[in-house]
Amino acid sequence: MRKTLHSHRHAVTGPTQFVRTTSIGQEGTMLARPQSLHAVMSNAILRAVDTGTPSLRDIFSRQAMDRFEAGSTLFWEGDPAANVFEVVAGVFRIVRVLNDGRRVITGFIYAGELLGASLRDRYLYSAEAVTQVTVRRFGRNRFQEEISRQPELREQLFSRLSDELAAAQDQMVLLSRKNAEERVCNFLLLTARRVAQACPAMPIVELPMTRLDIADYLGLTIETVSRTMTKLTNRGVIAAASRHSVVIMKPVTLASLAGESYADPYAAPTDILGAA
Amino acid sequence: MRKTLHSHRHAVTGPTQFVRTTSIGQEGTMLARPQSLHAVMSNAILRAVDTGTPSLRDIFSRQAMDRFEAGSTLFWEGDPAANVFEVVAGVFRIVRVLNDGRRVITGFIYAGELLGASLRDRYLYSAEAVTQVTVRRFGRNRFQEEISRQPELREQLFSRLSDELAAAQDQMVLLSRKNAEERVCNFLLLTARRVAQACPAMPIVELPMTRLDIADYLGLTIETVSRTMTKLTNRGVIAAASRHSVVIMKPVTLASLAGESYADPYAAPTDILGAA
DNA sequence: CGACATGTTGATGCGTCTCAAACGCAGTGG
DNA sequence: CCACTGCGTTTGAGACGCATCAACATGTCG
Repeated sequence: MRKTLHSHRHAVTGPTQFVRTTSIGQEGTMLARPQSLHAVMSNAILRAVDTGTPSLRDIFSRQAMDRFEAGSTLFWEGDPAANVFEVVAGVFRIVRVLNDGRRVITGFIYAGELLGASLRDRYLYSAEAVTQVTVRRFGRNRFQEEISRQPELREQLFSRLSDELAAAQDQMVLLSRKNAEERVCNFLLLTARRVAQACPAMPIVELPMTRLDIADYLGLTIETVSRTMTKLTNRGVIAAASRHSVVIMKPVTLASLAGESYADPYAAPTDILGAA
Repeated sequence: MRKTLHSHRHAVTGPTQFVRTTSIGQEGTMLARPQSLHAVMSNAILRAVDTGTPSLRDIFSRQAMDRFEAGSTLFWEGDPAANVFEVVAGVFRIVRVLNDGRRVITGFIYAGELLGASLRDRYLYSAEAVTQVTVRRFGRNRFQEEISRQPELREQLFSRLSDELAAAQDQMVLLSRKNAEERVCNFLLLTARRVAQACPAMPIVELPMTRLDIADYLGLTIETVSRTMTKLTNRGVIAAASRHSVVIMKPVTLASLAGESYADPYAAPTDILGAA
């Protein structure tokens, strides 16, 4: 007999709807499809910002690319951590599930970011594709060797881990003390900054994930997420561009509603989205 | 006009009651008191588990020890991250504060653990002494040099960061989807495992922090924490040994009430406290 | 002893969850 | 072309867990 606060009404009931065609994250052969145009472009953009010093991305650049459909699982919580992945294109969700089925999404992983780089023996979470995704795989041992061999890479990996830790702390603050409106605003704001494909004046934010994903990320229900976004729309803070993208009409208002702490490591003060 | 869900009734109103005698975390001279017996013993115990390979603790072992009273702040959120600390004795709380005063404790740091090791330019949080504490300080640059020079230390630091990340994820799950009872049980269980000074049969858990600290850590109010613990006491799951320590009467029940996920990295299956 | 901080217990209110129904949209097949 | 279906989303009404407000108990320190 379990809680009343959060039921598992929306809980996953087992292995999700996708078909696990390859023994992902294990030894099995992985699909190596021809690179999609999107993937190639994404990668070109990513590489363009390199400064000349060796980058973490360089050690992935020779690896074959694997593509997976939306909904497929790259690896499961508890699996032996055999690989490190670089996301070339698409978005992943990081999922953890309680023993009675309650689902928590602890983060979303975008193109250019790493998956499974914390280098523990087993994955701490499942990684599921929100969209169609393209990844590069790197064996854990080889990855570790590269890291220990090249100080610059080590530096970068450290930096990423620190970023991840900082993000985790922010999320704890959000889940611990923020109300529904602040959570949703915070999510929209960070997502907008993250993809940063927006024009500064009136940014369009793509939200590839479902409301359920957002809810499980923000510690709310889909109904509350939906209601909150409707309220924000009615107040003119945001506007629905399509089902999976919104326009931020009042970035400053949104930021103040997000109720950020004083020292926000994600703040971009020069950007309009970073204005208080 | 701000939220109703969580007021800042218990919020800190400014620099806390302690007196900041030294410019902690900056360049100022730090207090170097004679080592307390407790501190020496703690350290001896910690060193005893070393295997002969160089340990992270070794590089701290030559540093002078600094002592601070309960309530004092080692460094503040947003301060330049000038130092890395090893906690020799006592307990710290990691504090973040929202712009309207709502307080969040993202973790507690016990003897033998590191503070400020994430190596970002600025501290992401304040570190406040819960009890009287003893620390060893290490300059950030020197620390970083040592790390990059010695592969074993690097390994250990990585491992600690990964542990911290894992703990952060667990906490996100807790804050996101667990009810008051599960939160409190989870906290008691992890604290019991952490200090592990308990006799397995009927472990006594020391809780040096106040109810407010616990509440701000668990995303609850002091009243709810108090009520929950009373309820657990009435059911015979725990018993109050003193105001700041409880006896776990039914470890198995407590563990099941904690509602842990399948793959719990903190589970200690061989220990009675780890039994499902 | 009084002043104060911390912790407990009780009564009430509010924000979000829960349950339920309807809507919009895409895909399918007649 | 349009019913039909399935899924994600929206909207509404009511329930419930925890926050809030308040009073009191306990412990500490002067």
